[in-house]
Amino acid sequence: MNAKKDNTEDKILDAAQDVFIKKGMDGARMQEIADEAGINKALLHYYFRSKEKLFDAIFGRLIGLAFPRIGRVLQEDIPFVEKVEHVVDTYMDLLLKHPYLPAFIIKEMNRDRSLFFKLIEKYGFNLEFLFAIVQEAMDRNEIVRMKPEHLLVNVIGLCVFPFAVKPVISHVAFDDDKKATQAFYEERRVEIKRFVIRAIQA
Amino acid sequence: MNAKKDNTEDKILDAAQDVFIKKGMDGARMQEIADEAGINKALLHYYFRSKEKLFDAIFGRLIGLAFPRIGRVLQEDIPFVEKVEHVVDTYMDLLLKHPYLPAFIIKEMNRDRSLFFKLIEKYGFNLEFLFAIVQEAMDRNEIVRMKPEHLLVNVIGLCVFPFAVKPVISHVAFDDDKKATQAFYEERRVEIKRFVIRAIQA
DNA sequence: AAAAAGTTTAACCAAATGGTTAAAATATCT
DNA sequence: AGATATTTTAACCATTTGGTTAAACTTTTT
Repeated sequence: MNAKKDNTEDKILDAAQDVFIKKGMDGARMQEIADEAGINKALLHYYFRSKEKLFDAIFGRLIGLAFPRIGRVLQEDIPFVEKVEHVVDTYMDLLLKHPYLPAFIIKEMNRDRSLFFKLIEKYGFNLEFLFAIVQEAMDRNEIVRMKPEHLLVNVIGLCVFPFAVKPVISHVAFDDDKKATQAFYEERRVEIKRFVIRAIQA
Repeated sequence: MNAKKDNTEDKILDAAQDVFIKKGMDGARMQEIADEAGINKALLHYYFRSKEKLFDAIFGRLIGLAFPRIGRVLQEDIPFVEKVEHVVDTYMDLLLKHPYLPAFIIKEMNRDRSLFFKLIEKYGFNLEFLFAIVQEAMDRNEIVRMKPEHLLVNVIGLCVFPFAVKPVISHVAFDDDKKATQAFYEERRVEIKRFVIRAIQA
């Protein structure tokens, strides 16, 4: 029935995602998105009335990707350290698959906070629940005492930061050698776990 | 002699910095910069021939700020752990004073890598020297063994990341409470030190 | 004081850009 | 097949935007 429609809409979404990720909302051009999708500008506006609406669709999509559910893992009845390992794995899997996400989200969240806030509200991560789990682990003397906010930011930061600054790392540390850079990013999975566990183990 | 000239040029640079930081190269408008500087567009082009040239001036300025010299500290004859503390202090001082730097630089380095690379070349940080110091500390069994690249990225990331994603942290964790947010960022100085030292101490 | 150099302004311009329109082509329904 | 709804296109439009021009005003030099 609407095989063609879906097809065109998907082509548009894919093209828009590519362009928006590369250029950001401000740098992206509707013409470029149309070209990349193999259609013309009017058709673009037929499917998505405005650049803003199209961008919102893409941004929503990517935000959905970027905030994985870590609730499940944390509820399991396993040592806290294993939970941390699991969270790191979840994030590293995601980031190795979508290395452009951090820079894109940082860029756009600073451009239009209200849109960003509106989008993440849907994924309402329950911080209290998360912090309670950290608290329990501290009370059980599994890990050293520290504010859960800092632990969370540290773990996420250790995973995400290197992707946000990939150009510097790749250029300065590995002379733009793709293989070496890739190896570094894959190493980080185990490296981060070791680092965090040493830092928090009681 | 040229007090007025310097004055206008400075006004332009300050205004341009504000606008570029808030909107980025793509989002910034020459008219807005002119307005913010209290002059008109033609005068802007009289001082800086093009938007690109003006942006380059600002970007260069900010890159200069963002890559502090940490060589001095590392050369001192103090325990490695103290060197790390010193580096963290240096970065946190900088970031608390210029919290917008990380997001801005991440945005622009991803927009135009070649410009970014050209600019950082001037500050040619000597990675080999830096890594050698880490290696020595490991050989002296002051710290656990790990690739210096990871240690460097970890320490910088722990400092920089929270500033790059300040909108999320402020909104999600502190409900946009400015005081609480500020307190969190100030706490991180000691928090990061404790975290890193526990992670690397032999 | 007159010339020269530097500074500032208002008006203007061409190109780019997001968006519209109306008609043609294609698919769907009866 | 014919009417109807959907999809696609080319041509067009208004606005925004970076940048220019030519003239006026100030400051410095001689």
